[in-house]
Amino acid sequence: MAGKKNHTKDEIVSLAIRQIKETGYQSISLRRLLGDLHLTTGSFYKHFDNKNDLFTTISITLSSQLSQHARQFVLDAKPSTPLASLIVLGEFMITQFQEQSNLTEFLFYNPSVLAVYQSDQKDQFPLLNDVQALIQNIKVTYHISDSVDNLFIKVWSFIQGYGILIQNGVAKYDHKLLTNAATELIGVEHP
Amino acid sequence: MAGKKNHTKDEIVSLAIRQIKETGYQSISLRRLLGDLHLTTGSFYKHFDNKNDLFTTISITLSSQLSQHARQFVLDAKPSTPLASLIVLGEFMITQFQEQSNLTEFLFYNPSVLAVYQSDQKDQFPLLNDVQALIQNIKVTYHISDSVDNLFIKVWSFIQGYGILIQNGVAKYDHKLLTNAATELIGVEHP
DNA sequence: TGTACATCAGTGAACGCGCGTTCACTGATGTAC
DNA sequence: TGTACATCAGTGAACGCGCGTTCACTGATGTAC
Repeated sequence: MAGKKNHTKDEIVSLAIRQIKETGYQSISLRRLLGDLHLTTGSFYKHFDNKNDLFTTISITLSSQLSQHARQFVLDAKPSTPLASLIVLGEFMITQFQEQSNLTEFLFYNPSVLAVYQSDQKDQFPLLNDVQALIQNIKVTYHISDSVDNLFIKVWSFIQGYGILIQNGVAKYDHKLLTNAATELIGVEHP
Repeated sequence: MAGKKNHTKDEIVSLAIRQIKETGYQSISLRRLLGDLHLTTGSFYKHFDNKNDLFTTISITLSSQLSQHARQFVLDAKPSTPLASLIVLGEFMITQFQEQSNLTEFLFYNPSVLAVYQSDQKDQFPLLNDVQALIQNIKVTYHISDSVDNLFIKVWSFIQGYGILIQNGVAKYDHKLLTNAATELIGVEHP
């Protein structure tokens, strides 16, 4: 019955995620969160050390969900080349920034998560590993001389920055622009 | 004596900027801010409508300062081509993200400022206009077919994203990488 | 089968704190006559 | 020159609120004998 044992803990996590999605992580209040589950704040501390512990737990859950969605999205698009895969993945990320701005903000910028980022638990962020692997694949396929690290930084910088511009209403999503930018940064003509 | 009339207001603004620089805008407290100036919170409301009004005022001051610094930085570098100017400007921005992360975070992401961004007061952000003008110059000089808007979005996305990766400790500043990316996104070989 | 005990999620009240904002009032300064 | 008045930055106390965290206690459940 390991599934039932942490029933409450799971409920706290999933409601917190729903509330972050709706109003942003800055506005999460333990009182309101627990109250909505008809629990008192005291019981929260039977499941988590503190609020930061909850946020760390959530970030691990979210990053796993995100990478699963990303993989599925790429599979569904049936891209025919590694570069096409990368572009589809970029499209997915931009869509996330646009439609789940509170979740992506939490996942990429909240302090509890940034600590995980910089620690040795980088494998908690499988999406980044996927992108790295994809870029390695591209490098080999097209005989790119740039290092994987440099390619990754260039591509990821653009995607993240573009996502932010869209999120802030400065730019609109333009598939051609994304394709051009990715192709240019990688240094291959799009087949 | 228009200069002396708003002495206190100016002091509030400049101390607030200093405190944002040190601890981030999220931690600005009117009580502490006014207390540090040996004033009571009541007097604050003789100069500002509310906290949001202060933040908007600060953002206008900061964006004007930032664009002045940027212009000076580009002038000092004595770039010989429009593309070189853009790269120097990019370098300046990355440096800002790195060394003034609290200020850039405030200026690019705090809600009070985002309202200004999206309003018709875009000229409050002279830096963005400078970049637009520079890109227009590049487009004409090198006969680029891409639109100014698209070039701007590609370049600015990359710069902002790269700045964030550096800020988060995911990447280190690499001048060559910046130059390569800018050149590739614009679509010109660096002379 | 029945009893004593341990476990532990959940309670509910309190602690101590900080927040933005309001408001009647003070007192120095400048203006009008 | 002297007096009455208006202006207005600054005071200080209060309002009403929400926050994360702690802790002695409850009571249902499972376990051991």
